[in-house]
Amino acid sequence: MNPVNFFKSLADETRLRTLMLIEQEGELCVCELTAALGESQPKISRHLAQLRQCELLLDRRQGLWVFYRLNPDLPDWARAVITEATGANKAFLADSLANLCHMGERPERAKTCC
Amino acid sequence: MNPVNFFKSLADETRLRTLMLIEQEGELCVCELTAALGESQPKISRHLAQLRQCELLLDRRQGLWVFYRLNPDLPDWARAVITEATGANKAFLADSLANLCHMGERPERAKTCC
DNA sequence: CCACTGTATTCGTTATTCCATATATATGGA
DNA sequence: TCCATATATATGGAATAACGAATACAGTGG
Repeated sequence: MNPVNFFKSLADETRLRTLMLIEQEGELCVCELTAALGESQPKISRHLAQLRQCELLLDRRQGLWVFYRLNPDLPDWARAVITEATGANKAFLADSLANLCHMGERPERAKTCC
Repeated sequence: MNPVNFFKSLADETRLRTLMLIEQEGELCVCELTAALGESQPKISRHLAQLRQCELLLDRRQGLWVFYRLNPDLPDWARAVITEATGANKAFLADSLANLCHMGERPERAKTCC
């Protein structure tokens, strides 16, 4: 994990919010992220593909949905950076998190909600 | 300190190396950075200007030299990210650090060398 | 004042990143 | 099989970022 590429992955609003939301929620699917961020599905999908490609995220398909989670094999320092940034920037994430909570029809599965 | 802008500042090889070197050395002048990174003076200077502008770095002039250091007022999380990344990526920094140590004619001033 | 060294900035070009739109693929159910 | 839903990718253009070369500025010493 080249540190420059790692920081490039965090250097975009859509990707950073995505990573932070997933950090908080554990696992989210594309439609949840689309609703939370208020962005188009292709836009979300493209950024997810990028995060998957540099192995920050892993995906798993469950029926129609594809769920994304942080790669547990991330180097410690990288995960620490994400955790640190998430914990210290609640305000940055507040709106997205609110959108997520008020979203109707979230895919059924066991999950901790806010 | 918007987290996206912060990570954008780290998302470039020249800037990231610069920040990490300064983190390790405490304070470095432009000519030292130029030698350590093996890059042109205008290139270094432009990136330093950018880091100064988003208040990651502070500068101080001493005679002909301008020394840059980390802004002590950085939010804790931001400094923690820089420290974490520096500590965990010694290999990434090794060449630059070696260049710095072998550089002749470093500006005279009290400083801890490697 | 002049010349010299170290640093900063400007200009024009190239490279990279991001996006919207359209289209393709995958899964589950009728 | 056909359709609907969820997600992924391709394409072309716009915006942004980075660069080299040249030049300007600042401080020092003659």
